[in-house]
Amino acid sequence: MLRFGLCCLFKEEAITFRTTTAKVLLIVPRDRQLLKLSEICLHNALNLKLSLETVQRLGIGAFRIMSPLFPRMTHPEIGYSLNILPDGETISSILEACRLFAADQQIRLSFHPDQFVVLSSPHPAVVANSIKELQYQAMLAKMVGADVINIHAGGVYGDKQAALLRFSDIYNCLPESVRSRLTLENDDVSYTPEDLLPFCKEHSIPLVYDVHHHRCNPDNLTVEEATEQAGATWKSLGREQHCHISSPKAGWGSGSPRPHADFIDQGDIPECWLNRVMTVDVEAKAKELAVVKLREDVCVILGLS
DNA sequence: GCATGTCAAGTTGTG
DNA sequence: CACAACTTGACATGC
Repeated sequence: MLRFGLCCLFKEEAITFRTTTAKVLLIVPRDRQLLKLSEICLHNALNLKLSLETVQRLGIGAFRIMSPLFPRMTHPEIGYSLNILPDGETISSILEACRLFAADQQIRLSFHPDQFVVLSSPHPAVVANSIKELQYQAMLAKMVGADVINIHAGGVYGDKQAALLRFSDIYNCLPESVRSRLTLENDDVSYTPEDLLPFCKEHSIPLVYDVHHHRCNPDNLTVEEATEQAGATWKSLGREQHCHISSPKAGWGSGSPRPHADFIDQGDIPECWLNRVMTVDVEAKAKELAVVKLREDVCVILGLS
């Protein structure tokens, strides 16, 4: 059975996540920084719990947790750990409650570090920051029980194979908490499923197949072939496949198809997905409304409503 | 109060 | 060569 996932935020539900900036924190003393960060982390932990309860109520089966749940945690000057925050213990206990709730309700949790995490970069400082960020997300993933930390292969720098070789050197040195969760996703400008599949097989890294990116940045594989072959990278590890879907805001005609629409167009749902067991993250601006609608649409298509 | 510009970080493609 | 697109809002600032 398909399960659909919500990405990070809600449109109509009264759930918010707070953040702050290094610039503002740096003008106050350390104890004031930690106080403010503690309030924000506590707020975000409580709202993560509320998010999980809400997706459960809406029949949504997966949730992507926003990267800055604990804002600026790995910043070189602001960085902190939970145990030095005034409310650190409370925050930890709320994350533990999230883990138990998600496990009990079978809500699959994932992370998607943003574009600054680049393991294929030729710049050592970029890679070092990326590893720090991945360790932070692995810590969160462990606390809440998330099994996926999904990233892109990064830049090409004129030579994809050389870039992937740099990636694998770094990958082999990552801590187990990161390696056991790390997945690769085809992107919409550089790396296609065909580029990544041999690499994923060789290193036993699951491939998150983004069908919208594949349509924006196609290769010789059909959607059916890419779905099946990406699925094999999960199956060989005994894990449930994870995919992404979105629809182009401007349609498939003139103009860039890359920006995401509010909802998923029924015509964009691959038919071969309908009877698979897998998680599909819905990348749509209308957030939970789009996930609920897609789920209803698929139920109608399958005659289950 | 409300509108607006800013925010740690990378890479690519466009204007 | 500079800047927007990825994705995206929340928040600080200034009127």
